[in-house]
Amino acid sequence: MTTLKDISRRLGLSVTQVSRALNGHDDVNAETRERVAAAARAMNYHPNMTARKLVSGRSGMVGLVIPKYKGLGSDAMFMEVVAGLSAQFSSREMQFVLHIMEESEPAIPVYQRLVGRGALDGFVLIDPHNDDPRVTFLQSAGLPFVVHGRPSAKPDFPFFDIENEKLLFELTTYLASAGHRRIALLNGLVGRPYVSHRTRGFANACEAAGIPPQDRFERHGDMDAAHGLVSTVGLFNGPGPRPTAIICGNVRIAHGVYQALASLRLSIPQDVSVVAHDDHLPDLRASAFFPSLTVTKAPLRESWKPMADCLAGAIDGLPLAELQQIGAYEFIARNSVAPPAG
Amino acid sequence: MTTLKDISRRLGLSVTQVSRALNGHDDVNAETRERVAAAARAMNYHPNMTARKLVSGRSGMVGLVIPKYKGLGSDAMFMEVVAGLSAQFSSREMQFVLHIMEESEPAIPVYQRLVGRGALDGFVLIDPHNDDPRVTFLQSAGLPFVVHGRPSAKPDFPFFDIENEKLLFELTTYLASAGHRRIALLNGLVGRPYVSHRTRGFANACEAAGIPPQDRFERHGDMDAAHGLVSTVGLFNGPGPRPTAIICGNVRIAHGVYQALASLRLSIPQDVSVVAHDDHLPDLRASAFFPSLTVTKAPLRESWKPMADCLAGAIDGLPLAELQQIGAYEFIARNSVAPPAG
DNA sequence: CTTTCCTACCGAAACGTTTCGGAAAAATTA
DNA sequence: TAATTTTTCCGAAACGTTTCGGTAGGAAAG
Repeated sequence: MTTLKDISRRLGLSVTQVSRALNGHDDVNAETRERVAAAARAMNYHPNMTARKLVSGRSGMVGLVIPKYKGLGSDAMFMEVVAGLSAQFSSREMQFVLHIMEESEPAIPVYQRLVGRGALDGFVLIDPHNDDPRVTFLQSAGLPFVVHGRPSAKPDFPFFDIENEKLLFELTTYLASAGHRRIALLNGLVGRPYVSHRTRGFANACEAAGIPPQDRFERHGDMDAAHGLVSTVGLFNGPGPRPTAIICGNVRIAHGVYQALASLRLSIPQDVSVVAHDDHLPDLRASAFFPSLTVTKAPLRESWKPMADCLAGAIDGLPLAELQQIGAYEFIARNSVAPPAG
Repeated sequence: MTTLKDISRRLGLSVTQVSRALNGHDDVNAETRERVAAAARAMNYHPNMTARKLVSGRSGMVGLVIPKYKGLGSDAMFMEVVAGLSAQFSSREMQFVLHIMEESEPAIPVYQRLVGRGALDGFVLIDPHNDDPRVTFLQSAGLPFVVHGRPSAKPDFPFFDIENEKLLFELTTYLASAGHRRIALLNGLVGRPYVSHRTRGFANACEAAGIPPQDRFERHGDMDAAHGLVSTVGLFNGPGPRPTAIICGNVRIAHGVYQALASLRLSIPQDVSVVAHDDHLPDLRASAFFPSLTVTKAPLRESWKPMADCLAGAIDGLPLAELQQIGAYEFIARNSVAPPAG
């Protein structure tokens, strides 16, 4: 492998000057710079990252730490995350290291090991819990990281998030202005920040529309079709009043809701209106639902670039203000909403 | 961050001796070794990987390079691969780097970039084609790698594979000895080594059972349910003789076959027998089919450990004989096979 | 003509580790 | 006692890069 020394010998220059030439420093003659560049190209020189890391103290690697669990290999969401982040970091010449922890291994020591050895420069955190201990640890250790979501009220760390509260306010208001007074929200598991944000948006919109608490229905569960199926059946089979509209946390839940309503012989939107938030995952398209599904759309796919930007920025020590990004979303009215039946 | 120098100062030893003590060399006093170990623990010492790499010339990282394609994020097979390999390498303190190439970017320069910079020690190659150019390149460049499969007739490189030929011989013979004379094989895409191996096993078994070429049906396609569905319909709707038994390249194909046969009002195993090879992916269980599916089973999940072993061995320069491993499989007779109808 | 200031370069140190060659002290052998 | 081996240690070099401090030589300024 060609080294700086090889080039310097060939050109009769010092290693120092070759290094400076290649790195674009300004105290090197234009003609020399050219000669060096040419020689480097001719000798197929590539800087040795390891050596560079040793002196810079940086490794050029970032990590994503994930606990191993059954079904990890078939979790579409996880795949989307890994594929997206990996592509982003690959394209900026950073190494993306995926570390799968043993099931139920405590996370903090893993992070400690990974940075203690000088291996990783920073981390991506996905699916944080409220007041996530990993955030606390990374912050107290002064390690660069970026979170997908906002796991605390006043986040003083880099994150990328979408406006979950506003988004749910909009969906709820849309249903309310179509005349719905009894609305169900099929939300994610409590403890996740986006879940509480959505609950808040929902509640605020209900408040504004004059919908009393007893006419609001909220169910928590995994963000999958089973949740949609089971919760819908529960809502419509129980005693007491039924909702006339359902808001789904994602399209997968909506898929379950559609199945359940079909089984219950309730039609959309005549009997029940359905809306959802759409992460725009490739395996389930809201527009292909029948009837097509009204959604707020914020492609998960579009979060990886800002996430990578934020992490790279955090490592470079950019000010916090530039490292807290909010993604856009879009409201798309389709055919799954109608005024409630007489 | 604590360094060897810190420990040596504290203990009044030389850096050399501390290093040797920690690395278990034999020319260090037992009592000294203890003192060093204790100090290292007390001072929370972790060796700096970067420095170690610089002197050893190794990076401790291995890579998997995958072209980006639509649907990558929802490819269960890919997920299984990534999760499995990552877990294996994580547990042996190696960094697993996932590099997603741009769509249709040529692969060789990517590999060159990754090793030229001294970043990666070796590669895992997945889903090789026959006479895969990546294999040719890595081999000519003298880079350590391990292949999942055997992309050439006499492989002179590390690989892990299962006995696809034998496996298909066994499935075919099983059907033949149940009395079947017209057998279909729903295979993968031509150009993949495992596909040709399976074709060969199928042909040999047919030969042995005296089944003439015109009574063998082979269809190639993606290893998914759609292939099973479409091919089955094609086989049974066309003119000419129909098969009485179908061999599926994997359980996903079998899933499509079951659907197609149900639509065609053909029952399993009375009208048509079905067998498959089972990679034992978590999302589709052969035992849960109705009727339960007879298979040769070789869990894909069990290939990641030997793969990681082989790559680590290749990097350590172990002899080739130890780096070519064949995985076991199991034949499981269930309820999807019966003698052919009158 | 001296002084100051660029420009273009270089030597040496530093990053943290491993390893090579040696060497003092202790133990064994002759 | 002298010669040899074993045990236990150490200094220095090496890995390839960046960076700190310095220094010739020439141009500009006084």
